Amino acid sequence: MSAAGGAIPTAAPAYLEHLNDAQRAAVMFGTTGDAEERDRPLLVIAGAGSGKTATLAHRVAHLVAQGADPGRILLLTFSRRAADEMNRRVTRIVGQLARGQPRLAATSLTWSGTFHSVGARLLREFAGRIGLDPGFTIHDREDSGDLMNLVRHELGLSAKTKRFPMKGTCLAIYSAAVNTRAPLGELLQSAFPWCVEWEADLKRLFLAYVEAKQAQQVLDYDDLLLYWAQMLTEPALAGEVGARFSHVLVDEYQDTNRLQAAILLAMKPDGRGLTVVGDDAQSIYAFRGATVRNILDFPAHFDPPAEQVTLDRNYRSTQPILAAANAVIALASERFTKDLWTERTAAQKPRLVAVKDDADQAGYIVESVLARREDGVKLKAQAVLFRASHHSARLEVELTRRNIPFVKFGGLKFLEAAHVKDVLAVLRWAQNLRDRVSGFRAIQLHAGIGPKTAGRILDNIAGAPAGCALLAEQPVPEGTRAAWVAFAGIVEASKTTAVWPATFEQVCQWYVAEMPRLYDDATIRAADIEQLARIAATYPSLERFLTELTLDPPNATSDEAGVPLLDEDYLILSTIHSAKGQEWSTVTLLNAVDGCLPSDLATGSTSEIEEERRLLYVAMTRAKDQLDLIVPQRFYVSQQSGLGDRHVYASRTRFIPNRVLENFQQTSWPAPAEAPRPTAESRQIALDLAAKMRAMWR
DNA sequence: AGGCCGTCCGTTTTT
DNA sequence: CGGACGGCCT
Repeated sequence: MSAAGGAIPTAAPAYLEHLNDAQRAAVMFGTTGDAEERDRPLLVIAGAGSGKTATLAHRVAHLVAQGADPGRILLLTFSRRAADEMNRRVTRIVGQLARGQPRLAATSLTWSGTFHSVGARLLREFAGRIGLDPGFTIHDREDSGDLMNLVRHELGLSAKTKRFPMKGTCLAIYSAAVNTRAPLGELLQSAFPWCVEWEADLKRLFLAYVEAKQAQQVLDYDDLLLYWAQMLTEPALAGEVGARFSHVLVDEYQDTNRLQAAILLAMKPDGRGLTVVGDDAQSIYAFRGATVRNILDFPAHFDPPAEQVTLDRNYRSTQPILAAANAVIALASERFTKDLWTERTAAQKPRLVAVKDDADQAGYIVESVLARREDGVKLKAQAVLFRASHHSARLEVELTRRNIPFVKFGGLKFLEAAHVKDVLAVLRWAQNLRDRVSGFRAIQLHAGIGPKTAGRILDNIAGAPAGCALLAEQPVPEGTRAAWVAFAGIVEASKTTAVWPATFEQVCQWYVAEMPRLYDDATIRAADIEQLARIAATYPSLERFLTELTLDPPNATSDEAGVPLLDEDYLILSTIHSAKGQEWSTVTLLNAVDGCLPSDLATGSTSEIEEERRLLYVAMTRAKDQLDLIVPQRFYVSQQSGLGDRHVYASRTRFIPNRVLENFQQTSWPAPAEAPRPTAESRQIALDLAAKMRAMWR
């Protein structure tokens, strides 16, 4: 296009023609040769289903087409899945432009991923310059909890006469303090008021926790952001890291926290080359420290302020679904931006389906899912969403019973299974012998070795100069000597000679042999280990495997071990949080009742309630063609404190009050039974039969 | 070291 | 009600 005329394109290039005006403006902002524009950052407010991913992908592709080096573009996404999707699209769009331009032919983004994974990568690279061991281990939340617990005991905090907060609470406080950058005292006042009296001890605990992590060369999730941010407070390093990236684009900006915003601003202080995309109406991660202020305050951070483009045309849902979603979000106490509109007309309003209880809820779903499948809607195009993972328990049983395959996203993780953790502990320990949490677990897998021996071994290793500890010579009871030496050989070999994934296979082989002693159901669990082996084989090295598995765990479980084959059809079950960014032809929301949505654990403050309202909005806007909200009149509460009833009578969620009911069609299931109409004929037959019955005994 | 018993806790969403 | 953890016993 540019070849023939040679003119600066004032009109959009052909590959952007199918975008709408707002999308095109977002894609092209700062690339049209206007110098003043080029220096300004960009904020895109992208409503649900407004083609956000396409717009972002086109912007990246457009930047590349305009000459940007794809290796110098940083794309920060919320999940790995989103990063992969974006990469795929960018490659495809650029591929179409590549004819005659070999520079573009094999474009692939080298720097795309979550804040955490990009942080891990940068930290390994810069480790030497910030006093960090490049072989550091990354702890997931359970590991971090274990370490916190260890430290908590060492400080004697568990033995206090008055109950000290438990490890999970301690970690939650620590994490919130780091991510919101709030002083501990203030944080305790506002979010953990029952722990205020422990402020001094908590401070002591957190210091010891940080020291322990450092001694063991271990980073937790928060550290990946914290070290990154701290690294950038050194102006020389900030300049160097910032200069690496000509463009930084951030997706789902409404769900970033203050620490992430600080990282961004430290890399791009003047905002040049910075694009953030998000939707304040879909902010649902405040519990993780995210703050909607990041996106709201973004424009004013810069001088001149960031350009703002709003995408409010929805391409996903039918008009009645959108009308209902708009009506729900319109009741939010703080109204931020926009109403979505669409040209997809349809007659069917979203349905509010009243059912008797949990069992009927499952029954209704099975029936309607199968009916739609008969009409040609694949199971994969149908999703069932819920607020909390356990809400789908009853449905899962029913689906299994009826042989309907499903995959569940969110909730329990594959990695939390004890046997999977065992194998990972061995591998992590092999990679980093100073990691006490992993070592403690790995060492005790041996019969005859318990906490005492394990602790002694770990002390010896911690005391030895780095890399000099001889595993085979560690003091173990005589009876376990031979087994221990063999194990030590495997661990040493993993560190030095073995080639990935042979490392994994060796460890696996050893572990599978030990399993019958450790677990009664060893054979079932062995299947998971095989699954893990399959995953392991897809990574290039032990380090990459461990890092990426921790930062990006497989988050789906299905009714059968292992992920179903790709060509199989299966129903989608997902928490609303895990449904973010996705869409399905039909969406069914479970338990649209007060107590579930909003969760009765999240009604403490108005901001919590507002977040629950946005959750409902997110759930509703996932639907393309059909949306059912189920309202069980009675639901089962498994863990009601005190002597409360096990059944609770529920009412429709407060987020759908009477005044917005007109946007819904109210039905119930099963359909009210038709009144029995005894006709003369039917009575006749009954009499006949009765007579026959009597005749049998005559 | 490992098993057993009693207590007390908390209870959602996830990188 | 169930799971985790701590403490006690063998």
